[in-house]
Amino acid sequence: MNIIIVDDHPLVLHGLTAVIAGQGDMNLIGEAQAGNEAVSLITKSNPDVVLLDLRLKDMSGLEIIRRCREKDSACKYIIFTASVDREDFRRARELGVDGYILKEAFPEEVISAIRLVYRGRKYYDPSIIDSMMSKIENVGNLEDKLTSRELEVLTALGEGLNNKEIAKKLYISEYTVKKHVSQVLAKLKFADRTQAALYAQERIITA
Amino acid sequence: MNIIIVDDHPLVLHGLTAVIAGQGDMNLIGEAQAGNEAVSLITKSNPDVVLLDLRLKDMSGLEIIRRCREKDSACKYIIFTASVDREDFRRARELGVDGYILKEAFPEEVISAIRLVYRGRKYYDPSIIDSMMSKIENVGNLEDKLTSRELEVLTALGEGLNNKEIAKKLYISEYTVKKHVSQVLAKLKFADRTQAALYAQERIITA
DNA sequence: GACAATATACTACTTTCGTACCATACCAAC
DNA sequence: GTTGGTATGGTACGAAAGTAGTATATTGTC
Repeated sequence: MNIIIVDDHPLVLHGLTAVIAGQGDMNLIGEAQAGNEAVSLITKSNPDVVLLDLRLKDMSGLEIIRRCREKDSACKYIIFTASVDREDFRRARELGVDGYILKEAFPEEVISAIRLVYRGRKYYDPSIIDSMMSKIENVGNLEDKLTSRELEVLTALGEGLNNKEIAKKLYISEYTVKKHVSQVLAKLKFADRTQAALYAQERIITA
Repeated sequence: MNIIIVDDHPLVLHGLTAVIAGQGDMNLIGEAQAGNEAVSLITKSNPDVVLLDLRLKDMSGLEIIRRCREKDSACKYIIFTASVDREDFRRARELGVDGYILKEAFPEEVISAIRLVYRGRKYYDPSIIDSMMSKIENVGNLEDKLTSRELEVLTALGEGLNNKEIAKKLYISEYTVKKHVSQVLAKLKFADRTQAALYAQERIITA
């Protein structure tokens, strides 16, 4: 398994090198501290896995991936960054990166991630998920508080539908929808549909 | 590392047993197919890691954890289930489980997860994150489309605030808030604040 | 059968939201 | 110094949203 590391912090570079050196199945074939350097290194040396930081001096880590993908698509990319920013993570995922590890991770976590990704799986740091959830306080067991119809309405709210659209979807009048919405807001103590919708998006079954 | 498995599907039990048996550092010390059985097994035999299904015949996996925690709190728990249901995952995370793996995972993923959890880290199946995000289509780079003030307003929308509250928060009049909200909706092509709020919750920086 | 809970539909009313148009002030670019 | 973009505050108005109250049908329980 041939690995390349791209990071502009010498300390990080050093730490990763040491961790990877201890693994029998991993072979560090190159390092880069800047974007341009990284692109030419990756396209030349054909690595299996590349670990890269998001923010470099001349180019973002995602930009490096975009450029290298034009030439070789088999290589796996893992973002190794300090950013728990949701938007950063989203963009990386959208580009199809195979892993996303925070710099606060333990060495064994990095090693696990590299192995998993190399074998075609993905790995996202659990801390990211933690930071993405745990925002809205729990209201209790929904099924206990809401009737099944009210739950359907709440789900529709979470899809961003207005009353007319919900009425159409559930084959009932808009008046009835209003009634249900009022009930939901009262039971869960929300001020308006927007708060209910946000709650629903976090809590309700999507699949 | 002493491990216990709780699952009412014989096949799953069998598969996990085989996978764990191949690992030098893991020792399977017990299995259970029902909740009550599991609770007494766990409290007696003092395992390091317990893998359990969410749905059993007599008791939920989470209920097992609750009962066992009263006696021994050091043990680590990993949910091993077929459910990608958001609500299931949320409840498990809220109870503080250390891992959540889907049954479609590869053996090496399960092994990785057990090792990571044993060492005090967490592990959530990446597929869950995938299913939780990929819902709302991307609108483009927000920073490019919205002004900084509009971004602030959008963020506030994502917190479920109404116009009056946003005005107070940003020290501007409600009229100006309306103006910004209108602009945001127009630029991102949303029908109303609820859709914008849902988008914001998925996309915007929270920390 | 009586009773409670639910789902439905409607009226009436208030509040909030969203848009259109207007106006001022600031700042940076050309 | 004029032009364009942004932030601000305001008026006016129509469309949604939300609440309160009334009414009917259905369902399940005691």
